[in-house]
Amino acid sequence: VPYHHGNLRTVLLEAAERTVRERGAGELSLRELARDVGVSHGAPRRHFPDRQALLDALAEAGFDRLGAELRAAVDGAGEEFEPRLEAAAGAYVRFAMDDAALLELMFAGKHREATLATAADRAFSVLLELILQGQAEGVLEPGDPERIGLVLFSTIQGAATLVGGGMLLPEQLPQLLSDAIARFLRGSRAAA
Amino acid sequence: VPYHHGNLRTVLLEAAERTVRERGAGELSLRELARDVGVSHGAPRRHFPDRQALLDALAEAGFDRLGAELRAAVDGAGEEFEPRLEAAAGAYVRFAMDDAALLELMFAGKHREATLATAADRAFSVLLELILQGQAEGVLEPGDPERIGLVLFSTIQGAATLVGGGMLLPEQLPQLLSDAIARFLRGSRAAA
DNA sequence: ACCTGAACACCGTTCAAGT
DNA sequence: ACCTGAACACCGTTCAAGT
Repeated sequence: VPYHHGNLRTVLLEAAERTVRERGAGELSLRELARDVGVSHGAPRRHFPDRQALLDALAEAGFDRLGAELRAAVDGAGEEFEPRLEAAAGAYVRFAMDDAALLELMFAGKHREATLATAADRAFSVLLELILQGQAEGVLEPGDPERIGLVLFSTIQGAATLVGGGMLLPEQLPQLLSDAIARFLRGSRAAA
Repeated sequence: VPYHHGNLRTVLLEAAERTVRERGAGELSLRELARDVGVSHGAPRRHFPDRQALLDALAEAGFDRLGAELRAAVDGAGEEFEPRLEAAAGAYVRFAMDDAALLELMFAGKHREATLATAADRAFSVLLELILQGQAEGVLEPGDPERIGLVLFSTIQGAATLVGGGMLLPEQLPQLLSDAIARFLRGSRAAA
């Protein structure tokens, strides 16, 4: 019996993430998941008390992965502020395109776990550090970095939503993003 | 027999919109809807071939209403560009807070009807006209108005998503919005 | 044209029972 | 501690039959 090792939780999450990517969160069925993984339909209950708990765990794992990809992109883009900012935006958009349904789930208004908000904060801490760097270099105006970063972050998230909803073609995304970043920097310089 | 008047479709949509507002699109059940409305569970099928068709119709009605509210807000804000822009943003945010689940549904990545995209275009035509006014008055830089408006619109939509997902408190929304608009205008003046 | 009601296959959730 | 399998109430969808 292969799942008496305490890894059923992990196996379920992996299978669930695949289903969400391929068919969306609405199509995710606990019973089908249990079948795919080769376990009885009651087994997932030990690890996820109900369907929403599994979705919450998926969203949390999504934030962890998104945070890691953002950090990797920023770290790989050298020392200068602007290339790092562009790399972060690019990584975000890449995530949004590869995992549109997961991103939708991450920002869905149905969560209960407070741990999710902290997972999101952890993921976006990279962006906050980036704003701090921009302020230290005088490229961004002084003030609450969270407040300043929120404007740009909202734009990026909105762009992702528009593409996810089919209101914007994926091909239009790079232009929108560079427009948004250019405008963000322009507006900052005008105020600094 | 009250529903032989051809209005079952309308009655279903109204009841469905109430359910979505109160409990979210995921909780919407065709059978429960039919019960509430006093009709057999097979009856909705005449008007909506399946559940997704009902959701699509709800989203389309949502765009129509959003468009009307945007237009009313802009029309009621006088002749000047900036107050009109602020009124539009305010109306959008009001819609996002009153009908968070509906907005989520409207931008969900699960639609099939091409008519939905045109309904969205219709709703956002108000914003496009607003950009044209800003360009005519020299407050916004020249260029493709759709491209220019997209940046601001993405920001507003992103802010709505963040609030809907619980990542941003509703109280923080007005400040974020005025920041976004101020920055948008600042960036435009710098380029004009 | 529009609605009813039985039928089918599928769910999420609960819970006693097994190992 | 972890999983099984029966049970319950609920779905969406289909379709012959009624008016």
